[in-house]
Amino acid sequence: MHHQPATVRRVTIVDVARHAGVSTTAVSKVLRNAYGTSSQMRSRVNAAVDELGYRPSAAARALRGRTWTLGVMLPDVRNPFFADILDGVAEHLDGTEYQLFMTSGCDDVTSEARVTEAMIDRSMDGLILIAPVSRPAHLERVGRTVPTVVIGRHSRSTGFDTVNDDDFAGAGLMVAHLAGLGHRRIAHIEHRETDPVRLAEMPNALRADGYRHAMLSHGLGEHIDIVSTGYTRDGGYHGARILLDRPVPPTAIFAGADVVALGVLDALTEAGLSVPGDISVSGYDDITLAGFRPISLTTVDQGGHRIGTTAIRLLLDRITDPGRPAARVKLAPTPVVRATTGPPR
Amino acid sequence: MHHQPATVRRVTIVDVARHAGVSTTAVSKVLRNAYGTSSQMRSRVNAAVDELGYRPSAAARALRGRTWTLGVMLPDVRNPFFADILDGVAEHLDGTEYQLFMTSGCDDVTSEARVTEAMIDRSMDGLILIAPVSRPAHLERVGRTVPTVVIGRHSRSTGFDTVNDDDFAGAGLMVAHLAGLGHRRIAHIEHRETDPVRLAEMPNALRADGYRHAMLSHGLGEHIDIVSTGYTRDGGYHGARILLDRPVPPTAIFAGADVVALGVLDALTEAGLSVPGDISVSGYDDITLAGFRPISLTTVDQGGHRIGTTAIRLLLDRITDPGRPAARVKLAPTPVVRATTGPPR
DNA sequence: TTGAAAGCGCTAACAG
DNA sequence: CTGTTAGCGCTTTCAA
Repeated sequence: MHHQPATVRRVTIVDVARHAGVSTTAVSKVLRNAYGTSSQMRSRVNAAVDELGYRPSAAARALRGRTWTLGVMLPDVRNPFFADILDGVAEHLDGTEYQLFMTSGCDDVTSEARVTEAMIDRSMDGLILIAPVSRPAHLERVGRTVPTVVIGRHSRSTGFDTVNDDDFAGAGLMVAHLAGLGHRRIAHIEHRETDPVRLAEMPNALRADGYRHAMLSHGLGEHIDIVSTGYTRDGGYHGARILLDRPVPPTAIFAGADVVALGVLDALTEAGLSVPGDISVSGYDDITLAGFRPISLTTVDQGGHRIGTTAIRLLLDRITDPGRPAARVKLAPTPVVRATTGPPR
Repeated sequence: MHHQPATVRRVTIVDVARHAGVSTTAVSKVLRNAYGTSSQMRSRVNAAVDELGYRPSAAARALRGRTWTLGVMLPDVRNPFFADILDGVAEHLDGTEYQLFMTSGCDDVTSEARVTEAMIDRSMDGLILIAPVSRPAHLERVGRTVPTVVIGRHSRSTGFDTVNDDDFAGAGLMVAHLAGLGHRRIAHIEHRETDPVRLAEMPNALRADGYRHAMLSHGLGEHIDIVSTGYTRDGGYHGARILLDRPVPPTAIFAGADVVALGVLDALTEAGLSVPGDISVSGYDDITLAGFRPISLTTVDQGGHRIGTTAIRLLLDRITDPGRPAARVKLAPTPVVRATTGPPR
C-alpha cells in the first residue's frame, strides 16, 4: 500500500506457501476448501496461516474469484425501519465469510446510479437494493451484472429477485381499522410520486392505491383525501398542517410511514390537539419507536426483520445459482393497534 | 465474473486504449491525471472512455494503487446520532471520487476486529471508526496499516487522528443546568464500563466523570447516584426503573445519551409520572428526535455534523500525507434546554 | 511525451 | 493429490 513502509508488507499466499513448504495452489485450494487436498496438507497450510496471521487480499481475489463482499443500498439511515431489515440480513450472515457494507443517502436516480456502479466496480458478490427509485432498465442491468435482490419495489423484472410487503393490503387493513372505529373523514399522507413507472411499483404508491380502494369499498369514496409530501418527518409535519387547514379537517390521518406519522404528531402537538381525542393518527412500518410508550403509535407491521432474512436467503441462493428464475416474494402485513387511534368525537 | 456470461464482459483499460489508439499506460495516466500527458491525448482518451462507458475496476486498482473507497464503522445504526456524523462526512465527499461504505453492529472487541480487518482486506484507502471499543494496541495497528480517524474515543495514540466532543465539560453543563433549576438529587445513567482503558477513553466514561466532578463542585457530592446500564433505549428504561425504586428517588435524571433518555421517558410514562412536573429528564447528543415536539428533550448538543466534517477533513489530509503527526480535535458541546427539565416540586 | 513490460496477490487450467 | 503456469485489470518503472 502506498502509505505504509515496506517493512510491514502484508503476508501473502506466497509467504504461506513457502512457510508450509507447499505450492501456492495448495494454499489457495485449502483456503477455499476446494476439491483435492489431503488432510495432511490442510493441517500444514492452516498452521502456516495461523502462524503468519495471513489474511487473503479481497482485492486480488476479486480479479479471479469472489470478494465475499455484499452491498446494501439504503435510501436513508434516518428511517429506523431499515435497521430492522439490516438486522434480518446480518443474522443470516453470521458464521459465513461474507462481509456486508452499506451505503446511505441515495435519494435520486443519479446518486443511486453512482452507488450501484460503485458497488459493481468493487466487484461485490451480491447486492441488496432497498426501495430504489431507479428506472427499471437500470435495475435490470444491475441484476444482469451481479446477483441482486430488490426490497420495496413491486417490479415484474426477471433479472433479480424481489421481496415486498403487500402494501396494498396493508393500507386496506388500516383503513378498515379506522372505519371500524367510526371514522369517515380519513385522510392519507403519501410520498409524492409522478413517474408513471414508480407509480406502479413503489410501496408508497401502492399504499395510496390501497387506501383509495379501501375507502371506496367502505363507501367512503367522497371522503378520499390524499396529501402528497414525502416519507420523512418533515413531510408528515407539512402534510398535517395542510390537512388541519381544510374547511372540514379529517378525524383520522393515516400516514404512509411511521416517520411521517411522527411528523403528524409533531404538528398536532404544536396545534394543541389531543391524540386520539381530537384526531386519530396511524402510520406504517412498525418501527421500534412506534412501541415507545409516550408515542404508542397505531401502525402496520410489515415485518422488517423477516424481509431482511428473506432477502439475504434469496441473495445467497442466487449467488450459488445465478441462472435460477427470479423469485417474487410478497409478505403479509399485520395491523398493530396502539394508543393513537380511537373513535372520533 | 463467475456469474455472468462472457458476452457482457466488462470494458477494460485495454479496450479503451485500443479504441483511442494509444497505450494502456496513456489511459491510466489520463485517468489519474498523472504527470506527462498532452492535452490532445487527454481528449482522445476521455472520448474513448465516454464512448465505451468505461469504468475502472476498483479491484484491479487495489493491487497497485488506491481503491477510492473509505470505510466507516458505526456501532449501531439505530442510534440516530450517528446519522448526523455521516451527514457531515458525506457532505465533504461530494464531488470527489471517493465512495463511502459503512458497517454496523459492532458491539464487542471481536466483531470490531472482524470489521476492521475486513476493511483492510478490501484495501480501503481510509477508515473512520466511531466509538470503537477495541484495545488501544489494535487501534494503533489499524492506524499504522491504513489512514484512520477515530471518533468518540479520547485516546492519546499517535497512529491515528481523533475527533471528540468534550464529554467531561458537556456533562458539567447539564449538571449546572439542573442544579441551577434547584435540583439536588440528580441521578445519572451511564453505559456500563469495566475495562480500565476504556474507563479513561470512552465518551460514556468521561460523561460519568464529568457528572461526578460537577456534582462535587456544586456541593452535591452526597447526592451522586450513578446507575450503570447501556447506551440504548432499553438501558434507559431499566435504569429509570432502578432509580424510581430508590427509597428517595431523584428529582432529575441525566441520561448519558438521548436514546437512553427516551427509555427513561418510556419508564416514567409507564409509572404515570409527569415530566418535568414530577421529575426532570435530560439526555446527551441532541439527536433530531430530541427536537420533536411531543418529546422536546433537554440535552447537550455535541454537534454531530461538525464532528463528521472534521473527521473526513482529517482523513483526506492523512491519506495525502500519512506521515503528519496525529491530530487530536476536541469540540465544545452546548446545552440545549427544551421541555423535559424544570424546577423540582 | 509516450509505450513496453513487469508485477500486485490470487485462482484455475492443465500436467504430472 | 500436487505443482507449474498463465493470466485477471491495473499502475509503474524505465527506455525510447
